[in-house]
Amino acid sequence: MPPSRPADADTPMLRIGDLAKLAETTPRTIRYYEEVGLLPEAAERPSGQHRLYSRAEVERLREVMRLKELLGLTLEELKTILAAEEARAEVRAQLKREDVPPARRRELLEEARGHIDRQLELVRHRAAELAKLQDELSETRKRVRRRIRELDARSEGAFPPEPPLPAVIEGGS
Amino acid sequence: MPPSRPADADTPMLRIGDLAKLAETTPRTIRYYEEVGLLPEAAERPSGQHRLYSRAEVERLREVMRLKELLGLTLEELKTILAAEEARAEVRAQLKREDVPPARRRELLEEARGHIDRQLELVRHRAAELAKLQDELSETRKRVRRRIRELDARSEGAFPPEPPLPAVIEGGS
DNA sequence: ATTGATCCTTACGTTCACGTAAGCTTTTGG
DNA sequence: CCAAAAGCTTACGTGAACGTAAGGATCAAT
Repeated sequence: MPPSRPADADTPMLRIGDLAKLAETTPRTIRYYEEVGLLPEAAERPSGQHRLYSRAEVERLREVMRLKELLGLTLEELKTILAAEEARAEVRAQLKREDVPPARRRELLEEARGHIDRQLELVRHRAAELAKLQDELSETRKRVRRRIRELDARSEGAFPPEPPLPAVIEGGS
Repeated sequence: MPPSRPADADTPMLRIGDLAKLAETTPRTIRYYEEVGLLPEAAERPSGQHRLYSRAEVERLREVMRLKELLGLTLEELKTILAAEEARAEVRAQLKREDVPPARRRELLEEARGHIDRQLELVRHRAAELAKLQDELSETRKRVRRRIRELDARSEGAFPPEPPLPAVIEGGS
């Protein structure tokens, strides 16, 4: 049976071990992330009680780990990025309500755009560098393959494209 | 004046501090890399004597750090990659000599190709993931910008694209 | 020969990002 | 209701990648 109910919805809540497995990490890591402020302290929990998470937290956590991996950020750096994402979520929430004056509305959107732009810049930069590296490697690869083909051409189908056995072939020289 | 000469060429050799600055790192890091086997022990140095490096070492070191950063590798992982690059350098050296039989020649080239392919795979994978992330961000950015434009359109040129002042505009409601 | 500046080795210290263990409480399946 | 499983807190341990300090040796220029 599901551990508990969110008191209002009907999606079965997850315990820290479940969340860990679904996000491919460990409970310790989750607690640690909470400790350093990367994850919000699971709502309304009288210290000592078990943490409960919603399904959405799985995605959130995976996203956090993805950013960490891909961008090689420290948890501290991640925190600032996530703070920005939090802010964007705030904005989305605010914007859903109808009673926001258009001026304020615009302000919020501009802010969100700022956050995204900064993050995008970071990602673009990194992506570009990686692309460069990839190109360089591809170039080298091409050159090597060309040399292999040239070699094969000179010795007229003496050996197949398989990894050559130590067999000796009556060749040039 | 240059610290010393390589005994045969005339490019002024670098001391560890110079190398560090040129590669934007610290002497400690260089010594550490040497210690763990990432960098070769600077040639023929009676322990106690100063390390001397050639200009080429600058590029090599920068490349090492670039790989570390971009791929987020541990020094241990880097070591295997660098070992492969070493091997490729070996191959290049061997291939320069004329007296290598074509069979052996081909073997060497295939080996090099293998190394490159493995590295390329790694880089490609990473690059793809980053590209995905970038796309997602770009999408979000588009959506936000669209919402801003829509907002601007509705309130007929009431405010410019500058960050809006807290001035109130006679708007909807 | 002397003197700063830089370098050497050795060794202990540090930060990050968790792992691991202990002792206890909460939760859950039966 | 009760035991086993999972979780909680607290705290100490760990590996990677260096930083920093001590005490002495080297090096380039004077």
